[in-house]
Amino acid sequence: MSDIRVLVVEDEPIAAAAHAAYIDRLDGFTLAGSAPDGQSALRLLTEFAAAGRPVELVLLDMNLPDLHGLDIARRMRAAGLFADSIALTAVRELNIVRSAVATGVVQYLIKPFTYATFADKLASYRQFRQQLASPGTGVPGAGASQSDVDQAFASLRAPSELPLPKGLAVSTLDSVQDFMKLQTGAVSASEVMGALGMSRVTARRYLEYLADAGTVSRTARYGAPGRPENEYRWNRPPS
Amino acid sequence: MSDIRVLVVEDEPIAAAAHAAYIDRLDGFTLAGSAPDGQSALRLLTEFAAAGRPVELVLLDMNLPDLHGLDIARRMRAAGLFADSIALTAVRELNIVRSAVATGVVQYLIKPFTYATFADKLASYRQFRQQLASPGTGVPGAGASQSDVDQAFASLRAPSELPLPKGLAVSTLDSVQDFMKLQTGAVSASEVMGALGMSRVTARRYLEYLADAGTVSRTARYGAPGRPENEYRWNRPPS
DNA sequence: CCCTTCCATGACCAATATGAACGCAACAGT
DNA sequence: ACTGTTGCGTTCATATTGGTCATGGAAGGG
Repeated sequence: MSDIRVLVVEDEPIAAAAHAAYIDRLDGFTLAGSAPDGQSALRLLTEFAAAGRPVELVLLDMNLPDLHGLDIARRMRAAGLFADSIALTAVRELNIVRSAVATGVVQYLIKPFTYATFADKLASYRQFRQQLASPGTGVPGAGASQSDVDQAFASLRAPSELPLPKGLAVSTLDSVQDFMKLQTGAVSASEVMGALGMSRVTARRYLEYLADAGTVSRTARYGAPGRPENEYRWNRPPS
Repeated sequence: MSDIRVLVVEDEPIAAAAHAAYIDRLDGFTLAGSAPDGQSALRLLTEFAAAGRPVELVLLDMNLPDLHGLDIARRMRAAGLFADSIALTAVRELNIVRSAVATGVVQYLIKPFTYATFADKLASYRQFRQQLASPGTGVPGAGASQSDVDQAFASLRAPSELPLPKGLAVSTLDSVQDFMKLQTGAVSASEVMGALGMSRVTARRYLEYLADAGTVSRTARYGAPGRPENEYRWNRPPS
């Protein structure tokens, strides 16, 4: 099977380049193009389709200068473009998730995400495609059975089981991330300890992991007696 | 949460009546209307939306006298109608499945299907909605985390019906479910072990299955030395 | 009556938050 | 400038649970 042709729609040049580089590193995917706003995205999609080499998957940022990501998805459908989309967004509102699903978004990635998360979601999608390409145990020539379809859907929405470094637990990491997202300013490890009811060592270990992953930034806090305290700040994605 | 308003689109009168009867029998769903072809389906959807009581879910037959189901879905998007759809079809072609997913079909039912299959798919969808309505384990007010979204997508996945995973028995699962429903707060695997007189391994296995299925939520309990203990909480449907 | 299949169990190893102890860097006096 | 104080960073052993594997017993089919 040939590679899945992907279009990156992202207004931040740095993020767009990063996503494009990610795509290149993944087996089974080919970068078809890149668009900084909704209008050019739709134009590119139409051109590729007209050229007989349609884009099959769109990495769709929700916050764009001219159109909302949902609008782009809607116009794609209206124009008869049947590309799947994966939403990349900082918007955490769940009602948007639902609308996105209704317009054919197959995956939903909340920024900032690690490369591992990104690769995992794309791998799920590729597996979904493979399931549809070669139905498994059914009678030959009978088409797809209900269980074939179920299995394909299952691989599409399978929860990610990403390997985390030794000593870290997924649920704890979620707690820390949720707390950090709430904070507008910077917080210290001790404050996380107090707020989440965990020990200082644990809080600091997870904050340190998030800092290494680039999810939070780390600075030193001076002015008080004692060793300078590290403070951590959630990296709010642009716009 | 009020019931989910459902529109049945089906040209066969007998099948349409059967589906409508199914909907009535299910908790959490209300029949909003029924349409025998694509044009009237779109008209009904528009009317309901204009009346401020939009249809939230469409049971969409693919083979209709005037329009194909995919066309209906496409026109719905073009008209700005954000109802989810479940495809009901005898068409077994997998490429149609993919196009259906791209246009926002959340489930795909191949005719003929049993009432159990039908109920299972709708229950999955209801759970998906519920997950989005009340993000579970995070800090209150934190919005959705990636894992919240993942879990919601996972509920949309198929497999609660046929393949109860190897090693699980229905009777034991019922016992655990009954016990969990009675608990107001969170319980640990050890507490379930003591209360039901089963081994810790067994209790944990069933709780874990319920957590994966989204029926119970799982959080970690901090504060004491030792590995953190998982506690499980029954997800009460917000009636 | 025997054989197969399936599930609960107990025992083992692995995993992970905690508390204490130690070290380090900046502030504040002398 | 030097030294003491202070508070956090860092490391390590410990406690306690999670996860897995092979075993035993019960239920069902031949």
